[in-house]
Amino acid sequence: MSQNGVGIDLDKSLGYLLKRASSALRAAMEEVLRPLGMSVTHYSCLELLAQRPGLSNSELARGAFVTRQTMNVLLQALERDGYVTRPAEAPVGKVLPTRLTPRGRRSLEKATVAVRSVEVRMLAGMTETEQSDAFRILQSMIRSLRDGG
Amino acid sequence: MSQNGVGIDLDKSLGYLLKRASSALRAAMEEVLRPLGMSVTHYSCLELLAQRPGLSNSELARGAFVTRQTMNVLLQALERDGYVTRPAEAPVGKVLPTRLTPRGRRSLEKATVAVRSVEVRMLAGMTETEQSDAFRILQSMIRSLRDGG
DNA sequence: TGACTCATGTCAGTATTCTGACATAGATTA
DNA sequence: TAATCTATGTCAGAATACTGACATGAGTCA
Repeated sequence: MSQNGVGIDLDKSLGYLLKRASSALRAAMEEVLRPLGMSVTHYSCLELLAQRPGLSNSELARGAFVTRQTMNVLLQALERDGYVTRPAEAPVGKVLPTRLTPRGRRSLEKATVAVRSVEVRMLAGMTETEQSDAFRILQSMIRSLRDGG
Repeated sequence: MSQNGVGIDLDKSLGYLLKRASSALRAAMEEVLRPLGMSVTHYSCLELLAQRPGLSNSELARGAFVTRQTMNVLLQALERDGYVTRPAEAPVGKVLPTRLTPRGRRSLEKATVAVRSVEVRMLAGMTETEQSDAFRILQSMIRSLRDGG
């Protein structure tokens, strides 16, 4: 019943499985971030800034997998609420380097603990070898999809 | 600069890599489905129905990773345009079993060819062993996230 | 130098998805 | 049996993200 010669058998499709895994991860992250009043995109933005201070709006957008318009709206809110700062004028070009404020860093700390617990849970039951295999295979998938576009 | 003791190193995070892969896959699917005037959710709905005729609105929603309200809106449009049919009254309970029309099947055929090409591209460069490893590891991740919830 | 291309930040409007809510049908349980 | 719980289909409104568009600054190239 599941395979009739036509179509893609979803139960055997690696693409569908990838989507299932990603969906499960996102749901788990939303669950632990909700009590902190933070969305996944919100968290991603802060985490990116913690690791690479001075990232621009467009760079943050690409890192968080949203458009730069969407990230711009988020950054304006974060700036208004004192989580990040941006210079009034661009030091060079039009790029506005963004940085976390102490308040933003404090807010991120709690979120990081929550998200780390999710990642640890996801890795539970996987050997070191399986983890590095997963890393290598996922990178291969990304490369194939990007290059063949 | 990338790791300062605090936060999650995104370059080493399997969760972030999973998101990147899923995002790349979705973008590739959107690219090949756009010329057909079809969204990923739209395609997922038809593909699910091809494999499991009679699926209900709620079941389709879970299979396509959207809420049942969102799927309901899509189904009403698909029904209006003659791609699927639903009985006027539920045979049992409130569940309305949905089925593809010949028109829906024809529409799906083209989409399946397009999506299959993306999946083939994604699998390019992966050995049989790597594919089955990926399958097993992704299933392990899903299970861990679900059970520990 | 000047024309061209590309990337950025931002505003506005549109589209999509979600949350909240309700009535209803079947299953479960006291 | 009666009450309770769970799941479904659906409507309406809210939240979220996207597309389109514009001005501007930097790099490329003839």
